[in-house]
Amino acid sequence: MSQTVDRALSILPLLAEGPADLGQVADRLGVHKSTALRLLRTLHEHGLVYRQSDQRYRLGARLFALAQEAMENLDIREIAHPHLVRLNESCGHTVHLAVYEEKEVLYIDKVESRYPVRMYSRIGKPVAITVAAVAKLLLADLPAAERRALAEQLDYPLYTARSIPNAEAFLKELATVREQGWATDLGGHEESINCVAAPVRGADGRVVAAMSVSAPNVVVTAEELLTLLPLVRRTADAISGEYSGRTPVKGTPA
Amino acid sequence: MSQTVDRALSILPLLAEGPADLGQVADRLGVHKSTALRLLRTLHEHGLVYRQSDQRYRLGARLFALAQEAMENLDIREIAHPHLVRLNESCGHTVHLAVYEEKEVLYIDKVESRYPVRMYSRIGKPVAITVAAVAKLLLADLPAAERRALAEQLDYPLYTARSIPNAEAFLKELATVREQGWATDLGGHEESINCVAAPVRGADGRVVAAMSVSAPNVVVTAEELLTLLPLVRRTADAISGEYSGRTPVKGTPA
DNA sequence: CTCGACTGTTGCATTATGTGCAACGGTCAT
DNA sequence: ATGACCGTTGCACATAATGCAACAGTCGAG
Repeated sequence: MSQTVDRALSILPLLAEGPADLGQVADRLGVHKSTALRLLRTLHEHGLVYRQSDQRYRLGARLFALAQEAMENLDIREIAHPHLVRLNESCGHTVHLAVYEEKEVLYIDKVESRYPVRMYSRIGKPVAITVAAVAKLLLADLPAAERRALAEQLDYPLYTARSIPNAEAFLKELATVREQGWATDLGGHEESINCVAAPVRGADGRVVAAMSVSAPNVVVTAEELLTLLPLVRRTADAISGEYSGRTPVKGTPA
Repeated sequence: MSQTVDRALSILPLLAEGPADLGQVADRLGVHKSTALRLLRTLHEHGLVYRQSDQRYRLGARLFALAQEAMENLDIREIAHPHLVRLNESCGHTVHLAVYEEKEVLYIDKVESRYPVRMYSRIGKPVAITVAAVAKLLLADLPAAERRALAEQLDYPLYTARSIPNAEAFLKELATVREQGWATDLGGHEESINCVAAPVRGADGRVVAAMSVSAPNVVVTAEELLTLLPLVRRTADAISGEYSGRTPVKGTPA
């Protein structure tokens, strides 16, 4: 809609791939060097872009700070956090909180396992959308048309033999998840890692977030992990209650 | 330099404070609603801004993804990570890696403590620059003029009784740190938490990053933590060697 | 149920604004 | 010393962003 801003913003994903010099940026934007220079300067003034010692540009520090701040201001996250911690204390495994936004699912909070073997994940990182238990819950709640459309434009990478292979299987799985109100991922992303997940709902019943407990096979079997399902669901419901204002928050008297 | 981009980017920190509607954005930018709308639309197309169900805008998911990607592409981080993990395995405490950029110090990597009592910190979050051990190392390496200028424009919050109170004390501390080549923070940020830190240097000897080991009093005393100093320094030196290309990286034959 | 106030949205004329060009200056390798 | 290369600046031109005013949709009050 706004050409100048559009061009400037296009620089960011470009730099995310790795540092680049002025010429490279200008080329990939299809503009004159001087134009690229001015755009980069403006980005630089706002701290979004950093000029390293070899004169090349890369993404800047303020980007991290912004992402941080934004995350900390998410109210679901704030409300959910103590519940996640408590859940982690009682079961010991890794606990995740995730939201759906613009065709992506991302982790917005995480409490690390107390066991030495941990799974790799990072707050802010997009989730493997076709297999993760939290993603299933979030997508299962989308309007049918949107869900179908999204399912069809997704890629279905075969992380493991148990990964969901195509749109058809995925939609079927989403229907099941939608029906039962919880989801699992049994080795669909990493061969040895299983997850159980439950939805957090807003006052209108829509799923606003999803939380999961993950653990590797070497710590507990899938069956053992499944015994945690009631606890996970209870925790998610507690968060839902607080988020939708049904449960009064202690320390905030009316 | 570029007015349009400048305005558009000014929206981001504004939204980081919390969601805002069109009118508020327009007001705070000092522009007409229609221009604010167009700017927001462009930001939206790039995924930097998200429109929540109540029509208000907040920062979008791609921001996180960008920050993530940028972080993972930092070569210091990539090189350092295995060393940090190894250090954590041998001492058990929280290990941090931080860099300086544009008057801020931020954590770019972290390995969590194996002890149940942990300190709060988050990757990407700006560090308490006046007290953190890693910050001291990074600032101590700045050119004298820049160091002095920065020290004088900083705030000196009194987190604890042992926090550094003013520019004068800070510059003196930086001089010491510069001299000795390592730094500590003994309860200057959180009363019960101590840190030992060492610098990572590039081929030219300049400090490119700093790493630290942190632990609460309840786990080890400050004296005990200090016995780890040689180990921390050796780890930092190992990273320096690899980063500056002196140590060949295994698996990457010449 | 109607009215009015408010917020977001669109089309358009004005001109401020961003653009490409060409020329300059510095750095590095030959 | 020389030339090629990259970043930088000033300027004339026209594109592209701006503010205006009018429209549409939503909500709450009377």
